[in-house]
Amino acid sequence: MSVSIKEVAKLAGVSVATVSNVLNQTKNVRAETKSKVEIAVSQLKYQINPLARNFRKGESKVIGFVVSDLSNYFFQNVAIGLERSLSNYGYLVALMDSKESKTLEIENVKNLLALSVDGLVIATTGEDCCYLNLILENHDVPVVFVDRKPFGFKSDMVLSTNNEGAYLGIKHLIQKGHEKIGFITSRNDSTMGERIEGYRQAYLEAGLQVNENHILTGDNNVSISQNLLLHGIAYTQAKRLVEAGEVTALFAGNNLSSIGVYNYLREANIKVPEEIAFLTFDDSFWLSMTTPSISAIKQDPDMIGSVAGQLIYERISDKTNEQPDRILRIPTCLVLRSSV
Amino acid sequence: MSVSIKEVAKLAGVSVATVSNVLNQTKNVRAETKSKVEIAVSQLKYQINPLARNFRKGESKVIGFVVSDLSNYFFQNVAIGLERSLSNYGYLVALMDSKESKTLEIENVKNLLALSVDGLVIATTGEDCCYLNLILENHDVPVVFVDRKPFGFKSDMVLSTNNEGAYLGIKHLIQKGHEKIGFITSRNDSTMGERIEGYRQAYLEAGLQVNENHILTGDNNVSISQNLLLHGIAYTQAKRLVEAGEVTALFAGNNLSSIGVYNYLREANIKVPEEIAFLTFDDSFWLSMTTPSISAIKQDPDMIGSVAGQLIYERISDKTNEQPDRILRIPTCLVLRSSV
DNA sequence: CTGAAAGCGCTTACAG
DNA sequence: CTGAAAGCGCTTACAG
Repeated sequence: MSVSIKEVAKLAGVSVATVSNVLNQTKNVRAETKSKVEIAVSQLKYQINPLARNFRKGESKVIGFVVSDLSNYFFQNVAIGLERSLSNYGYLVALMDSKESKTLEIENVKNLLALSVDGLVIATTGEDCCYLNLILENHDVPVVFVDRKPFGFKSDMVLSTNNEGAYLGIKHLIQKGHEKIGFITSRNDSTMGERIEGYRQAYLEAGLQVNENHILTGDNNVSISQNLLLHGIAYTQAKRLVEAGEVTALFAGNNLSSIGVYNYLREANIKVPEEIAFLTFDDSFWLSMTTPSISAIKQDPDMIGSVAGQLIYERISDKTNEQPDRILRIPTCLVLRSSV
Repeated sequence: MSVSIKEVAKLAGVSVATVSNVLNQTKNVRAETKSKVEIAVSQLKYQINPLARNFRKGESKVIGFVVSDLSNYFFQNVAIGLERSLSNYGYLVALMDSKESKTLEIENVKNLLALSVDGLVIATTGEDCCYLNLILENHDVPVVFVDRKPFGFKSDMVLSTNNEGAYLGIKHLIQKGHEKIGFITSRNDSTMGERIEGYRQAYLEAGLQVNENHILTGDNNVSISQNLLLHGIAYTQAKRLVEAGEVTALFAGNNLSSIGVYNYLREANIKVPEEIAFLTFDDSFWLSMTTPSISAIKQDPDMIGSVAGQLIYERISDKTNEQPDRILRIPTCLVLRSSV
């Protein structure tokens, strides 16, 4: 239906090889020949057939982004950064939502491979990613992990400075006079491990003893953001800690937990920050619209996505690249509002 | 590097045509022959080369989703529904963010076409979509519009029941005794036109006279959700209306406006709903976390996305389908909280 | 600097 | 029911 390179060659009176060479600037072509080709191209309104080229070059120009939970705004912003960065290089990003299900995640990776993506960016649902070794065995497809650190599979990763961020937040709470700070999170993975490490460091530095009962992690049986029970496990944890009079401040380990904690504080009519101070990891616009507005450790998901895009592009462009796997950390910072 | 259909044919002792036929179930193959092929396939761990197949069949199995503003959670949820629906049919969805820029939108469509998508779902930045006629001239690529109604280009659309939703909300306000309701929106397009129409209908039905000064639309010079000035035009509009003592209730025409209106009410320390009642079009989880929680006309962006996926799939599967363009409406409903 | 030709891995009339 | 063969539209050694 559409015009092919052959017809361009015929009209221009040259070979298809020459047409291809001017189109792709793969070889030097005499100016005169070149212009003949260009005229033919524009006369015929020729457009290269990307399907044929992809086939020939063995690439699809699409990168798959497998997201643990697409209804979580954190990952949505990662997607935004990823798309912007990759579109610079002429790549499309195809989204796959795993809805916090490992089974679906594996399914998604398989489907992406079956449609032959050139690379994979994964925010994994669970940390065990052994399955990838088998699935990727016969595929030369680079992988970059974002936000969550996998085990059982080697690849580049882009993560937040979880440790430093939490350290910063806890340190601030301590400076405000808090010595009993509850750390509440709905997950229990290496990311949370890093944040808890930051908590410990701040305590250590201040010469305070960590009370292990103040660190409450979830069971990893997480529901997706969209279906979030507004109370959930973080709600219960906050309630327990506060009612027992155990703490003077609450630190939510991630954005989902912050919702549960906030809802408890609000429903229990607790004065924030007077009675209980509140700080959360992961910023969002709604934190400035609550009463009181909520202070947060701000991550940069957009940057995480765009850096992941660069990494995957590097790996694709330079397949011989034998450089070891990298872990890149994207800075976090403290955004102060009224809850601390 | 990987094994091809030829090698399978050789090992099975049949022709490549036969292998292809059992793989795709395109023809009846004798059971015995079939099993020979299947054994060879599994022995060689053969996997079809999707690039070759796509090339041969003239399809890419990817649908482009061009989003006016990917940082707006409304469209993120459309993307979720779209991905789920299309992945059922074996299609990938590639995201492109237009950041409310028409130029970027056109760029995105071109890039998508240059990478040869099989279909286009568009949430357009501006209503004038004439440019598509030219760009799509030589492409047999079906288009479905979501959320915003274009002009200058004919295609299927999936929209919310804007008129009915606004009608429902305004009617509720009127029942609560409000007769002077401000309609505030940061945009001025056909979607807002439909919502304003609902406003008028509710007034008409109640035998009330519409005061045109109470309907304040934006200049369409919208910034993206992410960069949202928390005050913005809706903030100013709300302030004007309330300070003039013009209204007893405020209706925000979309989610971006609701942020501006809410921020004004909060900063001005206005008691909601006692002094001013507040209702917004478009629901979100944060509306239940403010004080007071905010009532909303709930749309179903996920459904909009998934229906759009079905429509585009239909158009792709049945190219001869000469059925006229459809406008599908997804229902909205009233979610009551404390602000009315 | 240019061209003739092979070939990427499939699918699909066509013939038998 | 099966196979031989053409061909999709490119890119890329290779030869000149």
